[in-house]
Order: sequence, then structure tokens, then C-alpha cells
Amino acid sequence: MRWDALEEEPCSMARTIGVIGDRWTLLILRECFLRTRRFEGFQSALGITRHLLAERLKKLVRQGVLRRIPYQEAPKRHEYILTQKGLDLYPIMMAIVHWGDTHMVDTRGRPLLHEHRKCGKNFDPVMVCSECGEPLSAKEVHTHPGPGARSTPAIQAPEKPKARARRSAA
Amino acid sequence: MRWDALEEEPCSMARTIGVIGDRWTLLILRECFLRTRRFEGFQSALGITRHLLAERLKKLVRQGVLRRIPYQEAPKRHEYILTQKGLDLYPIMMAIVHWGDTHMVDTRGRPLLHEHRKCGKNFDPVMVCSECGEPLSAKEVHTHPGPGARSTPAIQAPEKPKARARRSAA
DNA sequence: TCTTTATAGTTCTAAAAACGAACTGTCAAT
DNA sequence: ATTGACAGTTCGTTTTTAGAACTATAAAGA
Repeated sequence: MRWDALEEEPCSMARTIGVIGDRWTLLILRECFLRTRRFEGFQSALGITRHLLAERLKKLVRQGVLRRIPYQEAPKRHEYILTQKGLDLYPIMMAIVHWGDTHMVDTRGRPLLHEHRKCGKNFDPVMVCSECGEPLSAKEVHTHPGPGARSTPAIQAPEKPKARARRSAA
Repeated sequence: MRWDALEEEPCSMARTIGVIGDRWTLLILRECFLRTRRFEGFQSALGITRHLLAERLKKLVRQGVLRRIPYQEAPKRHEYILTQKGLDLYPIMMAIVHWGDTHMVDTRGRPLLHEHRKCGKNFDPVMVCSECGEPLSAKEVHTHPGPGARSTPAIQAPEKPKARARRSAA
């Protein structure tokens, strides 16, 4: 499967994975949420090769997740900042962090605490139903096709030749 | 950076990315949540190469996200099912789907709708604060080091020689 | 019985992606 | 005139992934 094909899939998850579904991109986005904005900042925080970093930033800009904004002339320099589309990735980031906090911490406990300014407390992110406000879990959710569904809700294999015609000749 | 190094990072996000942060793994997990359990099921739904599929499944089992359970003897066959650790990935999956629903749909609308059995309505997942129940956004959250923090909360570049000695001598 | 099919992999080669290091270019400061 | 900060680009090597074929076990079919 070519990865740009992902964005054509009739599956919001596949499309999203096509945008942010690789390791460096996710780490770059983590840095964005930690207020990193410049090329050197990303590079030295992550240790990513400059080549890949340039490519990933370009892609995120192309996708509308980051905006490239000049912060000085002569020489032209730009910063990369999250668009609203990028800021909307926050729940994904928090969900990832929270899973790590729950299942991947060592004996010393979680590396980072999150304080909610509104209520002043350290919190965990909880995913709830927009309609009734109850916390969600996989088993309480039933999926069915929406208006954008194609015949197949999932990614389809490339037409599997079906391995027939084994005895047809020879 | 070697990818197994990610799991050593003092960052829950990096550690999680070390487990699920690649495209095929995320797609495999999507299939798991859609009730796929067997090798051939994953392979034909995704079009992933058998080689990679075998490797990814092995890794997810090693990480405790999937359990490999025999469903017949002679020949020995196994199913891959989500552990609790795996089921706990649900908020990540939903957050990814929701972002795609919001930002990546074409004109026809979202491919899949989600119904909350408890309240019977189609819903969107919303991430809220565990303490006050208010929806979260990036700007309302302040992070600070937790007990598992090392000096550096972020991934550190490999020791950058730092190019100092700017005025000290020479 | 001999062949095909279903299932779950493994093995092999070629192609693609990532790594790592060096290089380019602009400007400010020394 | 040289060095350093910054933001990349280029290039040769290594690692990963793709794609196809092959192995193995057992049931079903001709």
C-alpha cells in the first residue's frame, strides 16, 4: 500500500493515520504542543535527521496542521506553529500520554503531570459521550455506516488475484 | 534514534509511540476493535504483507496489547485478541477517528457513525478533565514534572557537543 | 489417492525510507 | 577574515518494507 493512498480510504482513522501516523510526526507534534516552533528547536530536542525533519514539517504544512510564518527577514526565517486543525490534535496527544501514564510508567511514576487551569487540579483526560456525558469504552459503542461510507468500511486488499488458475495450463 | 530506545524515554508519549506509533500497527489495532482476530483476517482486510503482519502481531503480543489464544489443535491455530491494556487504547482510536471526521472527510460526510449503547444516540467523543468534567483544550492545560521526570522531560539529542568555548580561550 | 483449499506463517530479493554526516547560503558578531 | 546561529539540501550507507513465492498441517473433493 502506498501511504498517500491512506488519505483516500473511506475511513477517518486511515486518513488521519496518513497525516500523523508515523513516529517522527507524532514526536514533532509533541514538541509543537510543548511550544517548540523552530527548525533547530525540533532538531535538537528530538535528534531527528535534518532531512527527515524538513520533510515532515513540509508535509504537516501541506496538510494544514502547521503554518509556516516568517519571524525575520534577511535571512528569511520561519516558525512552525499549530493551526486550529493542529490544535485539534490535542485529544489524540492526551489520549496517547494517558495510555502511557497508565501502562508504560516505571516504578518512579509518571514523568509529567497535567494541571487544568480552570479547576486548578492535576487531572487525567477522560473520554466521554458528547450526548450523555458518560465515559466511553469500546464495548458500549456500536458502529454503523455513515453518509460517507463506501461498500467497504475497511481498507480493502488490492484485488487479490484469488490464486486461481493453478491447473489451467502446465 | 533506535526505536526501542523510545520505550526508555521519560515521556509517556514517547513510550506509547514506541508501542503503537507506526502506521501498520495502528491499522491492525483498528481491525482488532472491529473484531478481527485471525491472521488471514488482518491480512485480507489490510493488504499488509504477511511478513510485516507476523512481526507486528508478535510485537503487540510481546507488549501485552494482544493475547495469542489457541482456537484449535491440529493444526495449531491462534487468535489475537485485545487484552485490557489493548482495550484501553480505545480513547486513542476514538480521538484519531474523531479528528479525521472533523478534518479529513470529503463532501459525502463521515464514513462511520458511532452509537453509544447507554444513551442510544450517535455521538462524538469529547475529552474532559477527570476532576471537573469540563472539556479540555491545549491552552487550558499546564504541565509540570511528575515523580518519574528526569532532568529533561523531553527526548534529548545525543549529547550535542554544544560547540562551546566561544570566548573561554581562542 | 491425489489435488485443492484454508490457515498461519517463513524466506527471499528488490524497492523505499531513514540515518548520518557533510555541505550550502545568509547574516551578525568578533 | 573567521566563527557561529539558523534553516535547510545533498549524498552514500543502512534499515525497513513490499511483493511474491514457499512450507506445513489438515479437511474436503474428484
